[in-house]
Parts: sequence; structure tokens; C-alpha cells
Amino acid sequence: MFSNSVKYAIKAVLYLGVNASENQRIRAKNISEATDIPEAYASKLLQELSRHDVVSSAKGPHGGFYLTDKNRDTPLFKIVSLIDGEYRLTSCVLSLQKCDDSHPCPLHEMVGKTKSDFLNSIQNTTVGQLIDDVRSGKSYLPL
Amino acid sequence: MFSNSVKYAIKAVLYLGVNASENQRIRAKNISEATDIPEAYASKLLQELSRHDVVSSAKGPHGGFYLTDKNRDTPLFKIVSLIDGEYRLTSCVLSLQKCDDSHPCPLHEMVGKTKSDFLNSIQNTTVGQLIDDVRSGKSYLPL
DNA sequence: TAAAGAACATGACAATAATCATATTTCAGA
DNA sequence: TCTGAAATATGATTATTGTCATGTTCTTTA
Repeated sequence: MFSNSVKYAIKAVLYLGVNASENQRIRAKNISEATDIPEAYASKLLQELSRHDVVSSAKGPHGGFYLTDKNRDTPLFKIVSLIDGEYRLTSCVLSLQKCDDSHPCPLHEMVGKTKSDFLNSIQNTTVGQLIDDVRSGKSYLPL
Repeated sequence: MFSNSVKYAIKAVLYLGVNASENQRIRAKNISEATDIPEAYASKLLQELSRHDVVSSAKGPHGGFYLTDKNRDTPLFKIVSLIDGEYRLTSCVLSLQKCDDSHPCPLHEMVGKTKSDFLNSIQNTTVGQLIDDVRSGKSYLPL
């Protein structure tokens, strides 16, 4: 469903959202330890996320990553399409070129609802909402 | 959602179902051409499917692959889990070890319904049903 | 203003998935 | 019973994705 990279990215962002703040930044190394993402890989992903305004960062001593209020409004969809590409989410399940409602592939109808439900979910759910769920104890992040 | 291999496998099986019969077998080469799957790869997949009774085959001249009535009853789920492994379908979206209804990850609830809908679909839909849809013009296979 | 802590950029390496190639076995038909 | 057509088995190659390593730039603090 998601690539490994996307899973890592989401975990890292949520971890930041729960534990960091503008003046309590978290270094890539700590994120890596807490989330069990290989350090160098975490760095790379965080840089990509930072470049696209999904997370914020500050260099230098006491620098690190954190989320602003604006960052919290990021819909999950953005993270996923950023890393996996939108095509992966929206293309035909059988990768047929010519597949739409008027010329459906054999699986088109079967997965249609599932797919649009899923797309709606990740388009309408923001990082902030998920963070609030963790904070209020509705859901859990590793350890 | 599906790996490339699963997509190929489903396409090949459906093509067989629509175009082959017990005494009108189709060679891997023809399947490959009709479905745009690389020939050697198609062979390999068909062998795997044959070994697990998803398709039937006959060696020798006029040999090839085909579907029996029993083959038609195969649920899609079998093909998918055969090739991608069941784990990929059922594990936590974030690959968290400790994620279930009573200790949900942040995405658990969001994707829960999507996931179970999808699983139900592929468990309850058989190859034969999809073939009938193509035959009756309800859906289309490439070209 | 120098030193050190951190992100940032880039590219190399490794693991996995996808693709291809070769040799062997089976079977129908002449 | 021999020959060729096909599946089968196995392994090699390639491409993609995930992982790691190095060096550079920025920025705070003393």
C-alpha cells in the first residue's frame, strides 16, 4: 500500500509532531533512534520533507526538525505523493493504459470504492489530526 | 496496492479464462504477446500459478495453458497471497509490530475499513466472475 | 570571530524485485 | 520410436528501491 519510504516519512513526521516544537527541536539522530529508522535514511527523508515544507528545520547548535502550525495542516496525501509519486495512488490497479469508468478493466469496479475511499481519507486527514489522536491517547506511536 | 507480478498474473489468468479452453490451450508466448507481459516472465509466473492449481497446463505439441471449471473458482486472494505473500495484505500500514484494534497505530482507524473492504473483495471475487464480466461486455481486457 | 553543532547535498553501496536465458522433461504425432 | 513442440526447473542478469557514507554550508554561542 505504502512504500517503505512513505511509512518512514509518516512515522518521522508524527513523531516530530508529538515530541518537538518550534523551540524544542529534534535532531535527525534522535528521530532515528525513537522511530527505528536507519539514521542516514531518516536524514535523507527529513531533508526531502523539509524542502517541500512538510517539516521545518533549523541548522546549527540546538537546531533540528520541528513542525509549525502550518506544517500540521499538511494532508497525508502530500507526503505520500511527494515520495511515492501520485501515479502510484491513482493509476489503474492492473496498470492498464486505457481504463476508466466508461472502459473499465475487470477489477475497476471491485476496487473503485476502496480506492476512492482511501484517496479521500489521505486527502482529508492532516498530520495535525493524527498527532492530536496520539496526544489524546486514541492511537499510539512505537514505544 | 499490487506488485507488478500480481498484476501480470491476474492479467494472464483472465486472458486465459476468456480465450482458452481445455481443448484450445494457449502457449505462454501467445499470452505474453496478447497481454504485453515479457515472455520469459510470463512463463515463470504461469508455472508458479500452475504449480498451485490456479491454472492448468499440458506439455508437448498442442500443449499450453487453460482454465478448468475448478480453476475458475479461485478467489483473487489466492493469486495475490501466492505471489506477494499474505503478510503484505494484512500487516499494519506503518509496519508497526504492535498494532491492533486495542493498540492502534495513528493510521489504523483511517485505513481499517478500506483494508477490510479490500480483503473482502478479493476473498469473495473469483476469477470466473471477472471472466464472465469480460465476456458479457461489462469490463475490458487490454486490446 | 572562531569553533562546533547541526542540516544539507551528493553520490556510493546493498538488497530486493523484475526480467531474461538455458537446459531439462514431457508428450503428441508421424 | 523418433522428432519437435511445448511446459518445467533453475539460475543469471538487470533495474529499482532502500541504505549508507562523505563532505559542505549554515548558524549559534563563547
